[in-house]
Amino acid sequence: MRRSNRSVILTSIYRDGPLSRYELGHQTSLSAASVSNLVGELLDEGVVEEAGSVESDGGRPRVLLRVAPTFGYVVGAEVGETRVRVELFDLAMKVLATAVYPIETAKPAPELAVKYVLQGLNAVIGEVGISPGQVLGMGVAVAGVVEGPADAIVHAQTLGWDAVPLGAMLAAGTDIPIQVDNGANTLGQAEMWFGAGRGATDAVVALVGSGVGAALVTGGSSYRGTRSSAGEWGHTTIVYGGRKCRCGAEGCLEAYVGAEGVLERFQLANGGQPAPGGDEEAAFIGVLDSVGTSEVAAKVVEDTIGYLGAGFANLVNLFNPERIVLGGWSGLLLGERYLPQLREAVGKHALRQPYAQVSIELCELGRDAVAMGAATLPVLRLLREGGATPREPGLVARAR
Amino acid sequence: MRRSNRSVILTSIYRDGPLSRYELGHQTSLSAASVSNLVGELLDEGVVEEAGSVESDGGRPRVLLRVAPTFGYVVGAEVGETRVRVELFDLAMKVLATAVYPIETAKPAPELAVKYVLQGLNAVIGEVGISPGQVLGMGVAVAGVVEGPADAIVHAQTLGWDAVPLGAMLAAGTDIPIQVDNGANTLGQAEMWFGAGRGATDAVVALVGSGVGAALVTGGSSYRGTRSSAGEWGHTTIVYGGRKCRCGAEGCLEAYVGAEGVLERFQLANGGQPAPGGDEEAAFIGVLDSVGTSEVAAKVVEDTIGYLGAGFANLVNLFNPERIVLGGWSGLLLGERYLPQLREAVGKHALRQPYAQVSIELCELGRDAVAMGAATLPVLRLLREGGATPREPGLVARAR
DNA sequence: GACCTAAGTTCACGATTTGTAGGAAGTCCG
DNA sequence: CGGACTTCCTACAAATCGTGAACTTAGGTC
Repeated sequence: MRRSNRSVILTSIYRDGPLSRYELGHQTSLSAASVSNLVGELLDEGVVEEAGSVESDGGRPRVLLRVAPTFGYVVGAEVGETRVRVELFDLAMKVLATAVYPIETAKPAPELAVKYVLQGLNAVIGEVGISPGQVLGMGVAVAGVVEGPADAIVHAQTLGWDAVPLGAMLAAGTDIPIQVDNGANTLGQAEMWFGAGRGATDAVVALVGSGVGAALVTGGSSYRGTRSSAGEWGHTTIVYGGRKCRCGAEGCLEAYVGAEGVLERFQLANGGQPAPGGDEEAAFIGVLDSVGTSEVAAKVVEDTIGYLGAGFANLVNLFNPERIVLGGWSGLLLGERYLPQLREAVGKHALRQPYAQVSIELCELGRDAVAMGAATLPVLRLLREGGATPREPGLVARAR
Repeated sequence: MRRSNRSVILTSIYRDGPLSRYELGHQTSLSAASVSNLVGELLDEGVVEEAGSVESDGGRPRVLLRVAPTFGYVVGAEVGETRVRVELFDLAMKVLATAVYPIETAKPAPELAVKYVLQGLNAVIGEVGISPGQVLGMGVAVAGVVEGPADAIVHAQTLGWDAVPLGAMLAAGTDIPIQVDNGANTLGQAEMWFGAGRGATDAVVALVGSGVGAALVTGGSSYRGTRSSAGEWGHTTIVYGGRKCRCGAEGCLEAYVGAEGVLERFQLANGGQPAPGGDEEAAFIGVLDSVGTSEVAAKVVEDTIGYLGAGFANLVNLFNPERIVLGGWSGLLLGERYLPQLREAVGKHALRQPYAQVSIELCELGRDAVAMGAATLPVLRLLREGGATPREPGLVARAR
């Protein structure tokens, strides 16, 4: 009731930049009196602060309001295959401190990841010198399926994790509230709030890297399905009976447009000769750069765009989104060079009607946005709850 | 505010069968006092009525409440390629009258469809002898993309309609409120409320007939996308570079599992010899029945199940639904015979995690449920508005 | 310095929800 | 047959919350 309206106002102030009370009234269709009331409360609590004023032809100037960037802090962590990255942000999402821990082993034990995340949490808080009580929460992004927000059971093929209760494990080591989510979803969230997805309510953020995934955004919030494993776009069949995918099935999109799949296809077309380059990324760039000189490379890249276009078209036809945002490291490399061709390929496979309504863009935030997206999880909760639920400044991270 | 609570209570009563005030309090998490208040209002207005009582061990018996079936009536219309079907229901969704008008021409003019729908509306109301003012509204299902609920611009390839403002055209001929929606969506709605989808909140109702489509249900209500053309599952690419589809693209699912596509594939595999049988349906049944004797038929059907399984798997991976319901005339014919094989085929293409969480079922309502689903549109509005918005008994259908 | 415009605030009112207590409708047991 | 008991439903007062109208504040203009 009242909380709901607080939430609406706070969200409006946060999402639509500095606003005056007057504009707030219009945006939220609440009466000026209510706005004044609730804003007064939020000001008293310190969540919101005044930020200059704007002349308004002739009359009293409007006082602008914004969410106080230092009202609280949020932490975002990314648990990837090769590293754990922890970042501290203020509420304006400015990075204040970063801690990175490389992971050398191929299939790291969950305990190691937990240790690094907690260590990083301690480190970034210590570096900036804020009190733990000021940290509203920590979001943790992990490359796998995350079941339910309760214990956050994680299934991650690439990490070798099966039913790891990551949320519970982390919560046991700190008093700071923990939220765990899929990395694709958090990156999607970051792009929707601060990147190429701004303003859209129905969108898909497609991530093409070594693997392929997507975050589905419906009605402004990300869609998770029954048990939060929605968005596995990479393992939709696009060539029935086609190439074997690492998921075990045949003809998955990932086997054709994921970087690994592209390099394998190149090697196959190149008479068994792999693409030169130290790591996967170098090799992928090598293929892209040799398009002008190598017919094999040209064909492989052209096909990749075709497959990707068909994959996008499937999203367009099924979801009728207003925007599709392409990200992921190899997706961006492709998109930077071939966006027009990609759009054309989508048009070839999509229905005219929904195709005319979708715009296809590139991610604007870098790869590190995964952690930032994770950090938006506690922010989202702050907005949803319409302000802070006070928390005793407790334990940052228990020694393990 | 109050209306919202009325809506919650009314919806609960409608969806969860006869309920006592006591149970309502629990379900809606409203106080007993509020429930009593609002139920009193609803009883006074006649939307809700008492329906017997149930002993409650020892104490005062609970009085059951239900939505009064004769509080109002709703009409559902189906505009198909070969017929216009109009049905009148009471609020318990019992059919009270039916009117069917065959369409002989291949691409009927929109005006003809409008004429039949209005004529049917008149006919069913006249047959039962109720006052037009008692009709809460008419839902119209049409085989095509319906844009926006305002004017309801219809794009229907199969009917040859391009940007037909069907909603506005119908509204001009009657004072009864009109709602237009896609036929796949309305059938999906019917199955979700009264058929195989009962109880599920995230589901997909897949329709396989001559063409192929799907209704996506997310969080209990059907998902429409930016401009209500979501759910075009039939035109997702499943065989990259494969068979030409009537939509113009290549390798669409519809070209493989739609009845038309199946028959074409049979003819191709049969050395150009088409399947015997007068119309499409007879021919399709013919193919199914000859599986035991004809190797060609066996292969075609087996492949069809495979393609359909992959198409289902795509839905499973992307949406993580809790249920998939297969309907449509040819889909049902296939499903009745090969549901276990289909489930197995889905398992081959889907990820283990989401596959384990989905159940695959057959539609329980017949093909005529399209009109019934359309009739749920006004019911849905009644529930959303928490009761009746009184309307002067006006014009049923103006002469044209 | 008076007047004008527009923004923000205060206050009383109406609408609603919610505890709480009491009434109603049965069963059970002597 | 009737009192005690259980359970469901409702009436009343108290508290909460949003809204409209009047009022105050802040700056510009002549």
